[in-house]
Amino acid sequence: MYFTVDPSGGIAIYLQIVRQIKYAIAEQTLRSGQLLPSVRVLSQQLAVNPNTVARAFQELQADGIIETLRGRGVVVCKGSLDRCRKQRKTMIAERVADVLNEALTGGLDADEIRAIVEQQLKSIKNGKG
Amino acid sequence: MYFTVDPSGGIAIYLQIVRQIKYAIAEQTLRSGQLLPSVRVLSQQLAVNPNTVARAFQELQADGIIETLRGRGVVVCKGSLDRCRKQRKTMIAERVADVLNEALTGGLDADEIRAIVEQQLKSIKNGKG
Amino acid sequence: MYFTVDPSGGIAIYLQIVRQIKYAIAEQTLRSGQLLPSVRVLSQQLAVNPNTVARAFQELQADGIIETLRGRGVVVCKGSLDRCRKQRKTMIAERVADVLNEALTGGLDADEIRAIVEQQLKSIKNGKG
Amino acid sequence: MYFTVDPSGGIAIYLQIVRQIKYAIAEQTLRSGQLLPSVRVLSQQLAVNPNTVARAFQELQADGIIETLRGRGVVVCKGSLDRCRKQRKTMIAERVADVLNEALTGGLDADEIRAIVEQQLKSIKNGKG
DNA sequence: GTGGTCTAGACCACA
DNA sequence: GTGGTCTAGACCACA
Repeated sequence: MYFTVDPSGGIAIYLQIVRQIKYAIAEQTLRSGQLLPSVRVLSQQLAVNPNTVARAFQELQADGIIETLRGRGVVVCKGSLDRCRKQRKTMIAERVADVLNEALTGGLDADEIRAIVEQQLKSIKNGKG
Repeated sequence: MYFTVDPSGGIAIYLQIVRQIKYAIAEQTLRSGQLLPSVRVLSQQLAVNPNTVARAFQELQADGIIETLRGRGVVVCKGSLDRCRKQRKTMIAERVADVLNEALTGGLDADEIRAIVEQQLKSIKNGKG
Repeated sequence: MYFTVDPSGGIAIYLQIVRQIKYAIAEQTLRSGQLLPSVRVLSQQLAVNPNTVARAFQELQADGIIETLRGRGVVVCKGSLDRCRKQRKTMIAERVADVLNEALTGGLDADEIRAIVEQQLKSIKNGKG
Repeated sequence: MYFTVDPSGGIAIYLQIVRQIKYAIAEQTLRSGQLLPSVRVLSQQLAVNPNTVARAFQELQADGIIETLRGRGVVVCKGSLDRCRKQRKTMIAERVADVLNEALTGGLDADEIRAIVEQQLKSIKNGKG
């Protein structure tokens, strides 16, 4: 599980962490019952203050995704796989809609957008491969 | 020129305004030499504090996109059309890349993403038509 | 609206604030649409760190009781009166149940408990009158 | 002696244990000179870490309620019956006062409170019977 | 002025 | 070791 965070101010760091943990659960990189990396470990890994990670955990707990075992750590709740999968789909669709909306408003047409999508899909793939 | 702004906190409002003005210039809805709506007018139209609009204008001026003419208002600079077109493409491509990256990292594959893109393109078109 | 807070560690301060604000709404000391005292003011009044008050506001916002107006402050949401009245009743009944349970477990019988209740009701009334 | 503990975070677990032992002494379930269950046994019974029980014993010892006999275990001190009875009454009266205070501050009147008390007394009785 | 976020660092209860 | 809470204080976007 390798989380990364972009502190440049676009989106609050703790929300980025929330999202990535949800994705990791959706991906089954994190499974129900499994312990999450501790606040301290995760905060070091992300070069972020422990409070910021704790805040992310708070949110996830309020959302019923994770659960705290006193003194032992934080685990993924039972039904979280399904919920995270649904949320992931919604979150991504929303962001896609935003960007497309902006692109269309900004004067690009559907084909130009498709071209950008394909180009980016390719470059990301290559960046990885 | 009808700008809209989403105050929900994702992106700073003044940056949304900056972006939309650049788009308007790229689209030639705003042309070189043309007067922009005044801070006051635009702030009312967007239901936003005048300071926020002023902040956006500062940014655009620092970027050489617009220029203040004493006593007359704010106008689009000469070379802005080209610059805004380039920036628009870059900005959108960047955001598309971001979203796609997130979607891929989040465990969706290229086809799932294309499906979402098409679905959103359709729904946006319908929402408008 | 005079809130007080007991920092002795029994219950987290931010939860005490949450509770008192809910009570104030239930009492209509705070009404829908009304601005709450600002984080800074309230933190001074309670001799507590602003972050602690902010944390309480977070909780209330997550619970849909209050709403943030950017740059202006925090207001009570529309349906909050009813919700807070219900919650107040539940919260108090729970705490009463806890105490009674403890008292019964601790070896007091129902009449001894009633006696204590009446005695305290009287002494509180006198303390106030 | 059957202790129970509520780990939900309202009150520290070790304090709950302290209180229950005092109650057990007041009830003469535990008598002067009698051996308490060992830290190990009690921690298993309560599904709690031994350190937490040990911490409770520390408190009771500091308060002169119990005493460690080397090699034999922990016993109830001589004068503890009286002291625990007094403390029990005080503790319960205090907690009742707290709750009533909160209820009155929260806008309920004496009769509403009595109603809740009676309702809870009944439901607890039924829960047990 | 308003709230939101973040850092740095402390102390606590619990395992 | 674990997370929870709190303080002190900074910077940001917004009104």
